[in-house]
Amino acid sequence: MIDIFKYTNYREYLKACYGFLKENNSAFSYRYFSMKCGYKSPNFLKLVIDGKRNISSQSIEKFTIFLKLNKNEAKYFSLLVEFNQAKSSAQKSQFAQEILKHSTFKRLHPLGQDYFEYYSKWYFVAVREILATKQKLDPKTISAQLTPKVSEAEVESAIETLLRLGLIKKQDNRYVQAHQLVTTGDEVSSSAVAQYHKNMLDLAAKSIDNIPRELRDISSVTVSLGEENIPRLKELIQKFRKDVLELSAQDQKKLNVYQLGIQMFPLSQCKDES
DNA sequence: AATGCCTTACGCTTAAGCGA
DNA sequence: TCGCTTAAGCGTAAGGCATT
Repeated sequence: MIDIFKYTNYREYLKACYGFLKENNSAFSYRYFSMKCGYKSPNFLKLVIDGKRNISSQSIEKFTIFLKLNKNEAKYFSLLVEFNQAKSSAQKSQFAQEILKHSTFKRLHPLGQDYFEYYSKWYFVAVREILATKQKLDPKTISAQLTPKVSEAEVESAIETLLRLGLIKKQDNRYVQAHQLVTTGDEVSSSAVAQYHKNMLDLAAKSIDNIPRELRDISSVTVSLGEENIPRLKELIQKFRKDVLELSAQDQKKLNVYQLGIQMFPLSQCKDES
């Protein structure tokens, strides 16, 4: 049978189960599944797999019984469903943390918790970036330099996590950036990215009051566009980000760490009816 | 009005049935 | 045994109704 703990998305897990059952038993079908579980709709499983239907807590039980999951697996399955179907990012993050705490998950994804922290806390990225400036740095000085204030203990903990993730390394008695690619990781850990963005937007808002005007640039434009120009707009944003990274890469006298955020979202919602 | 859950309908493939 | 017909079963799409 398929090992559920290899999955962080219950729909993908169900898809794998479907494939496995189908391969091993030609009589298995979406219809058979519905019949066994007491659904009158023959394609319910397919709709769920395709993400077109969510499942209720009652259905969770039907599924786990059909799949013959033991208590531990059923609990994990239930968490995956709740995580996947969570309405808000706060809910999502809560279920993500429960999944990360699950002992079997932990064994299979030892860095899951580390990735989650890296994604969710704004200063992890800042700490890593500050190490690229040409200064002698220890947790104490890093803590003193970061605004808003981050405690020495938090910096130390961040450094330990970054070391485990291979994002920094120790060299000549100081920490330097390691060019380990940040893999997108699993869906659960990366759900924390939403929290990261919220944190950063919050810092951006506060910077209006706390940071002198000459050290920041807060600006925006409001425009109207047709749908066909949205991909073009995204390209422009992407290119701009790339240019900024290039500028930083060529800078020989890095002194401070800056955050540059770009937001684009609709202020109106009108469907194209032409 | 939109969403979510479920049923009904459609068109295709496969397998069973049957006469020659 | 062969070849055709037909029914059953499949995946997918659309429809419908209650709830929000």
